[in-house]
Amino acid sequence: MPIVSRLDEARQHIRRVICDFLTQEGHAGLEEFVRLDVPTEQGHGDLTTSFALKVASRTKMAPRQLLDRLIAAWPGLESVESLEAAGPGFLNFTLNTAWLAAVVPAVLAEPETYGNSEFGRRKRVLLEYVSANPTGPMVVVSGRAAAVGDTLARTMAAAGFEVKREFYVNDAGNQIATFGWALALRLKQLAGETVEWPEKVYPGQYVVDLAQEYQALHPEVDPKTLAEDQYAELGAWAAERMRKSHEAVLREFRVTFDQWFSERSLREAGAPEAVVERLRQRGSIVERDGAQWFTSTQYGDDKDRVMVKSDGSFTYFVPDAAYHATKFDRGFDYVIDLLGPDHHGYVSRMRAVVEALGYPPERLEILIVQLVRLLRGQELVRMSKRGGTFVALEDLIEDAGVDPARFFLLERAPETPMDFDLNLATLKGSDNPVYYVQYAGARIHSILRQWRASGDAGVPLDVSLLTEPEEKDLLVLTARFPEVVVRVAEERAPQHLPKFLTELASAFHTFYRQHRILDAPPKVRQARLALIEAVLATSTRGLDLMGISQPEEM
RNA sequence: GCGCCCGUAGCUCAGUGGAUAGAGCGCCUGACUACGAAUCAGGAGGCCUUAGGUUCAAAUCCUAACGGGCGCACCA
Repeated sequence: MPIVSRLDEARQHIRRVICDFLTQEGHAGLEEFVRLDVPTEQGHGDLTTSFALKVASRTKMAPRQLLDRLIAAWPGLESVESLEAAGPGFLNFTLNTAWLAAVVPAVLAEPETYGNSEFGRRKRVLLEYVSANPTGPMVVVSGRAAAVGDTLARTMAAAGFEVKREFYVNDAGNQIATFGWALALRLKQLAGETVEWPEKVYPGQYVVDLAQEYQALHPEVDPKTLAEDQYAELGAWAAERMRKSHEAVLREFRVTFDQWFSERSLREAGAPEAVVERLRQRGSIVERDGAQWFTSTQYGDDKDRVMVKSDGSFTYFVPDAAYHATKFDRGFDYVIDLLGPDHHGYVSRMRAVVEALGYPPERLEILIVQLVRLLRGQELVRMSKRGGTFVALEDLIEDAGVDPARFFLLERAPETPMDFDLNLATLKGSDNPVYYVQYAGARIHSILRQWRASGDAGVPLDVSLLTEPEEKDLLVLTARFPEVVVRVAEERAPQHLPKFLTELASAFHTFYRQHRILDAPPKVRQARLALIEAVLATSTRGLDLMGISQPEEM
């Protein structure tokens, strides 16, 4: 793996020394046990390893004894100031602060791209997320998938992957006809007709708005004459209208896509027929009870799945299968789907069809983004598009603001179900940690502004003057950022970003309270200004990966 | 009944097989005549749901209970 950060560089120096030592001691082949971790606690150095404990059973040597030999033979490294055995067999390293401080000029050389790496080796990734049905407004739950998907896309791109983002639009099939039906009924109501409302037709108020819009655009259409054979066409109009509104709301939420992939376009191109035919040729289709079944149980699914119903129409699964076939045909190395928990029953059949079509199933990665449960006080707010009750993402953005909403949604691991109270206190109030992070940045902006206004020409930069413990904490964190980016990308775990940024902001606030910057002697001032500028660049970049702004004043 | 996710501080949640399990909020005590107090320093608060197992070492891995959520259609 290529070196991604200054901290990682130290890690690899140390690792090489330890591996060489083990080889000299006659214990070659234990490299996999030599891992350098960032300790969870203060007082355990800057990097720590427990390799001595892990290899004890193979080397037949007590961990502490092995470490004593290693320390005696330690060659000295520029990056390492000191090392110490501790506990039952840990080895803790304190890094050389001056060596670490080289991260500052490195960040300042390219502040906009700090954190980027070639970890992903330009592998091509297709991320599909949100893909909400265009039969109603975007709800809060989709906002979570949007925030997670967008942040993964940004972060994976920073980590050196070639990322494409797609939203799959279910703009065909029964639900669109049903949607058209709802629109027709609303049009009839607007025309003064009394209509009976069937249970399965979307009752939401937004359909009335659509009806009024439609009426204005098409005054020539007489609602009273609308009949069932026109529902599909009405539905298509309404679905495209909703899709555009999804696009607008998501753009406001700072979420964009490279492509809005239309199910209808797949159907028009005959892709569903083609995919069924391909499965048939591979012997994965059988006829039973007048329907055509995909024998997905051969590929680990719990039951076979109907592809072509006995009335000759496709199940919704067929276009989805065809869509996934296009993903692989387009040559992506990784195909990642973010799905809601209501689709988890769908994972094994999707995997099955990918395998049955002859694609490597391990390249399909399905992440389940869990629910956001909305509470009003103690009471659970039930959300149902069909039932007509929901909270729109639009309202959330308006009430809370994009920055607080995104930070909140990204703080939790995607697979953790989360609750939040609709009074939004924790979301938009000043206790939202997003302000803590942004405030640190605003403070730095303020200091830099004052320095620039002072007209001070400055002195040559010497970062070796950064020797205070609070300065070192900032250096270590700044040096670590690129591997945080890698970790988020690799584990598909966006929550590490807000966690890291909170830690960085905390370290800055502590430093700021403890030490003077502008009032320090010129050389120290110069070094500290460079340090905080690097911290600001790091924090701003981290927020940017989360789609969150860094205000210069607040 | 079967499957997936989750049970960690009062609340919302982090936690990479490692050391004394962390953060934010809330609660208590302190700190601005100094670059922004949306801040800082400190404190209280834990049987990591339970019971077994693997391991030198388990919140983490395995098994089984229990509790919560969500799925389980020739619906999408």
